[in-house]
Amino acid sequence: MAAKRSGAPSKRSLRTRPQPVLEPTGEPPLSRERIVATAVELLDAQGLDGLTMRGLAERLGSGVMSLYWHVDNKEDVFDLALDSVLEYRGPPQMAESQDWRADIVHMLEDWRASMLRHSWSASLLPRRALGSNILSRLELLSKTLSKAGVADTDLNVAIWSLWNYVMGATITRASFDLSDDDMAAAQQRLTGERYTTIERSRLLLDNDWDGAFRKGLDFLLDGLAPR
Amino acid sequence: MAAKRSGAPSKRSLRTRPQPVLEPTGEPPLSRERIVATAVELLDAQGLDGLTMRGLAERLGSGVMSLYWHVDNKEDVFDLALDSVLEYRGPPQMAESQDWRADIVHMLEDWRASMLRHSWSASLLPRRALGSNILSRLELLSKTLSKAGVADTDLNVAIWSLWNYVMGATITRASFDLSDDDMAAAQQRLTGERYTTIERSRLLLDNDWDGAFRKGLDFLLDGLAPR
DNA sequence: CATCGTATGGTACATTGTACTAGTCAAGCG
DNA sequence: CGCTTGACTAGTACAATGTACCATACGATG
Repeated sequence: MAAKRSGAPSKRSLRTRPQPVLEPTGEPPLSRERIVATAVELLDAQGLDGLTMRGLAERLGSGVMSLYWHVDNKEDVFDLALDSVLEYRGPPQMAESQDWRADIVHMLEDWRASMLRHSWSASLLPRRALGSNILSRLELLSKTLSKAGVADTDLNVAIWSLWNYVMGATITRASFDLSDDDMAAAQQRLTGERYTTIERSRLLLDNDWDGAFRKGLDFLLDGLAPR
Repeated sequence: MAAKRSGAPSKRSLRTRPQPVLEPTGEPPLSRERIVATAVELLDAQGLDGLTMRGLAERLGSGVMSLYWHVDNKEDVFDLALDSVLEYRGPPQMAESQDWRADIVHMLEDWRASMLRHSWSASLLPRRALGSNILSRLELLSKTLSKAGVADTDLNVAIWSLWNYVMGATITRASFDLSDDDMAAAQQRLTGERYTTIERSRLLLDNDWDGAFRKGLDFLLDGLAPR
């Protein structure tokens, strides 16, 4: 029997699989990768609540409990799905870029775009730990800022500021995306005397989210740029 | 019977209650307010998953289904609990402040503090609409920035930037708060060659969250300040 | 051949939100 | 006074869900 409740890793094999003669046709064997990929498909199609272990198993053509060999629990699936969606391939040109600001903007815009492509990921992020793809992005951010001349004492603050901004913007955008009726309800609350300013500025109706993200990011980078 | 599935409001009475002779002792009657207050207590004590309709009813000394007279569903409870926690009493001094920056910092720090006092609120925010307390804060922010001289064309971007920053910071902080083991796991992933920079800067171990929040906010305000 | 690790999956259970339904009580009206 | 109505409370029941427990199969190794 598999080791119950091991400490850190899951219970599945750590050695490489011994090639089970590769099945001729039919369903390929279960694997972490296949589970995660299918979970992402399901999440994209049905949203956060749409993902159930039963549904996942059905889509994989397997029994429900078989999943638990490869995965600790549903939370684990969420963790893996989230990180799998956040890979980053780097800025367009291969050579070292001269423009650190452009590099950062590119990476952060890609980050946001990746999450918005899978809107469930935004609701997931706040409560999970950092997967390797996220860490890679942070590492890149850190390197770039450091090379750009940001003082070491300001570095962590700068990184977290950018992180905060991107996360806040993405989460907000994703949640407003889902509920047009909530927007309408909120907008209706505005009419009256209490919220004149935001009503006049049409804060909630301005839907140039991409432009606003970019402009706000520029403001933030203005503040962060080494003087 | 009460009108099933009304459009906008819930099914509970909209007129004032006709004073049921006020019960001498025992449990006070159910009310939206009592339900929300108790829900907040439970959320504080047990976290997001700890709130169940059954638990809530038990704590209120009522039947489970009685709750549904005052509340549409569990989501509704979450909405109400969230907004109830975000009231803002304004900056310390009563007279008009000269220092718009201090006013904004005060409000935003209070916002963050309010949410961190109820850590479940951070996970709730991204996916819900804007309650009246949130709108009031946005209105205040808008007025202050406008009075400070931020151009109308930049106003919405400025507001959203600050919102994004605060939300990102708070959500991040709250989620890291919950899981020390996740932190440790992430930190362990760092050792190696891939993440040298963030390992060296001790990004994940720096726990002066309050200071970092304040400093990053200053950077952002530097960028936003009218030139 | 026996044993063991890898892997699959059926059954069963506790827990959840909430639909349905029946009830209580007070106010208003004939 | 009896009857109706509407505000409110609550028990029962159900469907959906995550997953513990158990039985099983199969290839490799002794």
